Amino acid sequence: MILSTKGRYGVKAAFDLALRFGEGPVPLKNIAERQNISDPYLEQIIAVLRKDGLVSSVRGAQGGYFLSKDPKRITVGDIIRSLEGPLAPSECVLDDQDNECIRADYCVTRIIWEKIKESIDDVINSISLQDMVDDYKRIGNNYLDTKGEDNSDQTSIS
Amino acid sequence: MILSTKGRYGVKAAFDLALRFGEGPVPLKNIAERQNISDPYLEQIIAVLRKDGLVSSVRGAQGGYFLSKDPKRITVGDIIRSLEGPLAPSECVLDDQDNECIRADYCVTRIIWEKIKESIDDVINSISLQDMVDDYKRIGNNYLDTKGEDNSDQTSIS
DNA sequence: GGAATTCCTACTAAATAACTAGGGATTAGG
DNA sequence: CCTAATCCCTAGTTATTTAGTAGGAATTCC
Repeated sequence: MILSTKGRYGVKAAFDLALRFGEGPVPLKNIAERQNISDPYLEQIIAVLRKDGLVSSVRGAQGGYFLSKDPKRITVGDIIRSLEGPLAPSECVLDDQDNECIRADYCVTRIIWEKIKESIDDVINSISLQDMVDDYKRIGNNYLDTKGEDNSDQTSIS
Repeated sequence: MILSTKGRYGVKAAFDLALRFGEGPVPLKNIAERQNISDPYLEQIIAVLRKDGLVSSVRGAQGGYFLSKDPKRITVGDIIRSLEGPLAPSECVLDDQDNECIRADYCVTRIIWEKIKESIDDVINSISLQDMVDDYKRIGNNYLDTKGEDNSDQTSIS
């Protein structure tokens, strides 16, 4: 799997927050329940997003989390990179210069790794959280609107 | 890293064989030396490619490996899928139907995983081993033509 | 004050990655 | 037929990562 549960859960949690953007802080417990993730594990995940400035928090009772910016201005790539680091197929196409391999100019396989990386980045950078919300509303489903009264088979981890 | 060393070494080895396609069996030792991979580890990798019918072998002295098909007809995707399995970002977009998640129709994140998978597949399926050989010759380098006499700094793992 | 919440650190079991080790089977060439 | 070169196969090993769990301290609303 290219993405670990961290990245996948992170995107789901971010989407959950995007759906409720502007409605005040959302308790982690609610997100975890709706997205079917264990509370303390999601806690760790969301802590990373917070440190990277993507999510903000309010402590104490009635507290919770919310997106730091408008969902239009946060991409899926922002979330994934925060949690997984850059999605490079190989070390030699990471963005930092320390990983420049010696034969970069000559390396034939490197050309391929670069193409893969570019195509992934194109996809994840082009999708904002707002796009996900729009998709969700367009599809017209409401499986997350029912607040806990019908979570019988929320087994989809995706 | 999206690709493990298996996939990366596999592509390098396959490229090495493509460069020498039609010249008879190439001993694994030579490939390992040129590509800077440990012999027994490369052995395991190439065994998988052989089982998947991408590479053939001749046993005994003067034996070795060669591509089962013309390099034009083997893609980088064939090699990678053989060694790494399908490059899916998440379970729910694997090709086999067992992994269909229950809420597939509704799952918003799934749309993203599908787009990522498609874009990766597009890239790796569109590049043949012959394309790599052509690239290599076009660039005009020859760092692998010197048969072992100058392998001082072959540290590029890429 | 008490309940709800975030915040933080440490631990752990299982899986995976990236090899290494050792030897058996096969074949070309002398 | 002998020997060296080579493929073939199984098993072990070490380190890292993954996917959590455990427990409690700090903060804030009511």
